[in-house]
Amino acid sequence: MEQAAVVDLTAVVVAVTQDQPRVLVTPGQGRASAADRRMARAELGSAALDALPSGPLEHRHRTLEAGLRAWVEAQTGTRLDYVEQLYTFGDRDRMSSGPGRSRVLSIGYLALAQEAGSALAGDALWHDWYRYFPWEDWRRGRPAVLDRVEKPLRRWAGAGDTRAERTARKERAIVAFGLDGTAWSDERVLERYELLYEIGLVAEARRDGLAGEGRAVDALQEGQPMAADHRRILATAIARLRGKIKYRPVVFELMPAGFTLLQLQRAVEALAGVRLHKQNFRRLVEQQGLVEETGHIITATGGRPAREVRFREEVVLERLAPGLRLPIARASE
Amino acid sequence: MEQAAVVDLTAVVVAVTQDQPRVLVTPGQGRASAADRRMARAELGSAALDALPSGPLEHRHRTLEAGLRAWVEAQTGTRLDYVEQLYTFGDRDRMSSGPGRSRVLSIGYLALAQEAGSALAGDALWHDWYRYFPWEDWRRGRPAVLDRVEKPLRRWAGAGDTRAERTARKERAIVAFGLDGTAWSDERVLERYELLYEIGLVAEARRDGLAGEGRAVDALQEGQPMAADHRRILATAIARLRGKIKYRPVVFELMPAGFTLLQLQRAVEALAGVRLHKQNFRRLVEQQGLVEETGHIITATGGRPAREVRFREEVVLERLAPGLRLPIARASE
DNA sequence: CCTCGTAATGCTCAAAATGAGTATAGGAGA
DNA sequence: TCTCCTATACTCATTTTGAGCATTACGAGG
Repeated sequence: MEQAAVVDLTAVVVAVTQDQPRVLVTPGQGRASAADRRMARAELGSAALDALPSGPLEHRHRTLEAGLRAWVEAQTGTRLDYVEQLYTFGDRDRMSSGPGRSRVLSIGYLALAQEAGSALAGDALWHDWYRYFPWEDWRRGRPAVLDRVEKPLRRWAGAGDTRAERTARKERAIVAFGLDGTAWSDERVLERYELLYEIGLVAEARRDGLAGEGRAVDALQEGQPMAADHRRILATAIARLRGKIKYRPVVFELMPAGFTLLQLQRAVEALAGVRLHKQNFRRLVEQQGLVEETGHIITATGGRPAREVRFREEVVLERLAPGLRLPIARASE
Repeated sequence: MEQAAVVDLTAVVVAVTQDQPRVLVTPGQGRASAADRRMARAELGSAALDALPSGPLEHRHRTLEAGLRAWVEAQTGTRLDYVEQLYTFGDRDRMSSGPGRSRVLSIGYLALAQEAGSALAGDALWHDWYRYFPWEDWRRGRPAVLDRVEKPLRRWAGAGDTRAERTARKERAIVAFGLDGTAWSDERVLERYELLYEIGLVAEARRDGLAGEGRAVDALQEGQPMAADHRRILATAIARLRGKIKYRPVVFELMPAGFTLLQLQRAVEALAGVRLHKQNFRRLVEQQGLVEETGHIITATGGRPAREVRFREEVVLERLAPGLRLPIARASE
């Protein structure tokens, strides 16, 4: 009856360095499961697959989060500060191995860190996250990948069995990828990845068989794949973080003690994958009292020197308390 | 090494009826664990503890969500529509039984339903959720419970060992409960419950031993307790839902096909636990195109008849796509 | 020293979105 | 018919956005 499950803790550790969002990964080889190695051989040559730091929950771990921290530290030498649970994945067929084997549950976590000062252990390293999701970076305009993806997407939408099915698919494609003039939504990262997976446009779909649809897997394999369902977990993390920076001062976890407003803006842009209006951005940050001047002047800006600022710790108090701003009117929708 | 865990799926099924937010519960007796029964006898007389519908993940469940739906249907006769994963709890000591026993993971889910038309099976029934969280309902002003709670809260804050500890505690209490003029935040439901648990102001704390603090458990036992860690899961659900209604049109999942704007407002108020400004509320809903008139007139309003409206399904498309409103300026914080 | 290039900053302005009310309309019931 | 109780319509003063324009300052090249 009750089924014992093996629980895997997986961390998406994020940092922003040189205006690029990075994730902490370990080349998959060492920790790859049999399935991963099979995949590596069969479909992707013998290229190692990047993997997120992760490990099984053990009895010595008092809490899930403690277990996660322990694994990340052991595998990458990084001690985590900000940590937040993301989602628990547990489809019977998608990740666990053959029948009979007990189910694998993976609990994903998002951690925010700073690359500077992190002495990495072993083969762990930081990779730009857009390497895995090239279609998510709109900072220099619409990514070219989208042109390659659009046709298969529309083909899939039109291939539904019933009329209703076709409408639903088309709607899904349009909303997720902002087709036909619909606006691109930076937060739909997971939906986009899931859709590409279903259509067979990402390597993991081929590996997992994708028997469901029965359709031939497309030749296109966009973005670099990851071990196990790590790319899916990473997508979840990006989506969550992109949503969160909009209403909670979390970017600061990724910044050094002192920074300029442009540096802050670049960090947000890196995460959100879009460019922001400079003047309005600083007005927002300043008027909200999120930062205060340190008194220092940074001259290495390439232009006029900038004032150095730091995060105002007090806002955590001020801001999180008055959270009730909306109820008295906006609470609807 | 790897530890096999038993996974429990627990559902918080919410509905709003007669302006009250309800949760689907089953009197704990039947499904209570040994620990629950012990608690019931020892601390709470032989009163049965309400429990959320829940059951262990089994191999026949293809996905976690499918398992959840199956259990809810079996235990309450309710077929769920909107379902969303909340959080996975897995502290070694808090919920699982004695040492040696395998760990229990509980995955909480939030489901939105409508009480009308749900034919309940067995002993399942709908209860006002404020029965478990009396301090969360501010619709008729500041709840009286808060007066009783404030003193122990301050005593706890002042009882920290170090100065830093006392400051931290005080800050936590102030932010969570809106003391000293700080605004009350409707979304901090979980923080408030956890704090009361730590201080020993909720019955579950006494049951679980609360050895950590070593402090005498307070005599006050606010709100009705629930089986296992269900009250914590419910708190998580309320917090999530209160946050979500502010930026996603989810209230409609709780409304019948046709309704009046005041009914909608009352539903939101029931969930958020606060009163809203009527004119501004309707302006918001209308201007955002969330609803459209059905053409019917509802005369049973107790006053001037009201136009009946229904949710505009299209907004899911319109609204969720343009989600990118903020990036171009607001994306900071 | 003067001129660019590149940013940092300061300000302006019109268009929404908010927060708070005031005023009027229309049934049900006494 | 009068009264009570909402439903609806509108106003009005602020704030908050979205978009730009203009000015200021350093470093590098000439």
